[in-house]
Amino acid sequence: MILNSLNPAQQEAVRAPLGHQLVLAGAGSGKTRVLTHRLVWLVEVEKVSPFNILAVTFTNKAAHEMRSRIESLLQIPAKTLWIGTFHGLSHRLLRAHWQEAGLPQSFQILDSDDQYRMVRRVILTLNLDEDRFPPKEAQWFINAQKEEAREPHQVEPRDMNGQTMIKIYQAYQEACQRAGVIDFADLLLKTYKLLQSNDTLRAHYQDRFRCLLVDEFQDTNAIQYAWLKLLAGEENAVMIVGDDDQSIYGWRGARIENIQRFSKDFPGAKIIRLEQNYRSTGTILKAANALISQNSGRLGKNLWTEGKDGDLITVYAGFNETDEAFFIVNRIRELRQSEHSLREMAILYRSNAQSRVIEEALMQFGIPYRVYGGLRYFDRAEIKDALAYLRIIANRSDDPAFERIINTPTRGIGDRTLTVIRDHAKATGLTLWAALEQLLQQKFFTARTENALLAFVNLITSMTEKTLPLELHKQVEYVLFASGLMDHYRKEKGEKGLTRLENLEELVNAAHQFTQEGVPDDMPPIAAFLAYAALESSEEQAEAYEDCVQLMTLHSAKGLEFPVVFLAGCEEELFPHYLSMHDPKAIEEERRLCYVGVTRAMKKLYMTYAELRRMHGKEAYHRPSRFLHEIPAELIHEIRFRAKVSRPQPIASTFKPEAQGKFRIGQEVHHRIFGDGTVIDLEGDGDDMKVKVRFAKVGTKMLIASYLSAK
DNA sequence: ACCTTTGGTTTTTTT
DNA sequence: AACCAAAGGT
Repeated sequence: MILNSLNPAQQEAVRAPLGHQLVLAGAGSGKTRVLTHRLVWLVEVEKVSPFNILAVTFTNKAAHEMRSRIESLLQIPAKTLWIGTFHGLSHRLLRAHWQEAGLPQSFQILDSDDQYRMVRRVILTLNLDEDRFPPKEAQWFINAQKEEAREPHQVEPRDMNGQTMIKIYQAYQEACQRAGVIDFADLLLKTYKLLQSNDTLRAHYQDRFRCLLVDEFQDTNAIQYAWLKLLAGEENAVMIVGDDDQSIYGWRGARIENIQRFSKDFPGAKIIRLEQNYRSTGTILKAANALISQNSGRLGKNLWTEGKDGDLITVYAGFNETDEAFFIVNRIRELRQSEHSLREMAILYRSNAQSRVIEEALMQFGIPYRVYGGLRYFDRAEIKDALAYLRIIANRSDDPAFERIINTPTRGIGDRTLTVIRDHAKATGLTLWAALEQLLQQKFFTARTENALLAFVNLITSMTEKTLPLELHKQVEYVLFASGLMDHYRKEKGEKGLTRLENLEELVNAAHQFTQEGVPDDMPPIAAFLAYAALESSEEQAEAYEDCVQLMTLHSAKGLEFPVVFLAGCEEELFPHYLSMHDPKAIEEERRLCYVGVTRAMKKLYMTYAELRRMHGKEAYHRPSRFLHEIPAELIHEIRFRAKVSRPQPIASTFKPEAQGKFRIGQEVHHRIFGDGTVIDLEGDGDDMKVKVRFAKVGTKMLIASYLSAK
């Protein structure tokens, strides 16, 4: 095995004894190299069977990359290795032990969109006001509870609202159970509970996975940590790799503290720091180090390089966002002339909305570009429609799928009919499909409705029969036509309909490809394909041949590197984002995000900002980002083509006057018809003034002030 | 069933 | 501004 390609710290990590290891891997320090070499070391030197190794990552992309790198390093096929995401591995365990986990064999996975619909449905079924209990919040609540491994009965209610939230959570869980579906958080939670409560299984898997490796550990949340601890047991060796300075997913539950906790919970854990950077110039690293040193509570790390200092960091002060975009485009044109191809350059930004102006400028100069992110293939409406048919074929109980396709394409089953079915399902505790069948048997509907419903039932029944003997891609194809989805979208005019048709056709290809790459043989093909769609809807890869500038958010840039990086929109309110401005913890996360951005650059780094920017339809002046000031001035070369525009001192955030006329927010008021309520917002002033009031009885209304009286 | 209007938002993204 | 979802109208 070749170790001489590794530096001393990397070697130390790779050759570490079989115990707990915490590898703090700075940006560009060869983290993935260490991880893969460690795995190979375990197999070839420590003689651990690949069968006894579990490697966990966060994204499918990372899992695939690790697998392919290992395959090229290792002589034995890596097939026997368990490499995957937390969710993917959990899924595998649940499929293998569906009975023990109390799931139907054909259980399906709900994505967040499905989950939202399901939560909303539940709220309406409970006769709750969706304005008072917005589905989004309930969904957030449920996921947060699950991330803490709390089932409905384990949640401590804080207040009346909390009580209701728990009720929603409870009812949602029951609805999922009935429908035979589980959401993403459930994959982890159910696996955790299964291993926790089932001694035999836990012992089996603890015995099996002697070595555990976890990548991007700073992104783990509470349940993932608990999951890992359970599998590790007392005996097994755990190596985690992470970088507390690159933790940028706190907002979705990632616990940076897990890294610190690790040393306590896993006794004897040794810390190995990878600080030598092979990516960036000295200047860029100095800037990154200076920036991140402003954060508190770090584990501490200082990146260094043997390479040259390189160019200074260019900071450009644009007049407005268009000016900023043109500066970037001009630089790209120059760099393209001299030393860099387009694919070597990336434009990074804080929020997606920023891409538009930049795209327009790129287009004007005919520079090819590619925007990463956006709607993923399997998230598109037409694809989800098609998949919903497959889901119903595989599992009649799948209520979310039922709701989605009962009238898509339209077949004369309206809201009224659907409500009847829902009510009946609620009253009897049946699934929607079962409720429908029962109602049909009882001759409940008018002839016309009955025909429409019978047509639907027959369609699904015949689809199920007809697709049974077919190969997966033929099944998909059959469903697309038999369901009428193809015709439905063919009628949709304009380019949109055409794209949708193409997407649907592509689904047949995707299914075909899926079969050829080998369906896991312990699952029926449709179920396997659906799980793949929900869990591994990998974004389409950019064609490697295409030479274009890369546009993406800072978040999606994590893990990537580019010779030239433009970091656009370095202004207060935008970066750091105004929603993070009032929380020091959030500011630190923004700073880490900036750190991630800066350390993406190999040779040249440009940071740009606009003095005047149009945001949410309003023009606003912003100060340059604090992060720019945190980079030592001697590392920066500032360009400003325009004289500094004189401007008023910026006003911090959106200021709403306490009182306007006789009403203020929070005031108790009375209305002749609607009764008593509380003022929650004010708009306009004088005679035009409108007041938004939340009434005790009738909900929220916007009213002309003169119809209200103070209480 | 399809259209228009209104209102309410507006970070970041994976699974 | 621009987008989306829901409500209301035809």
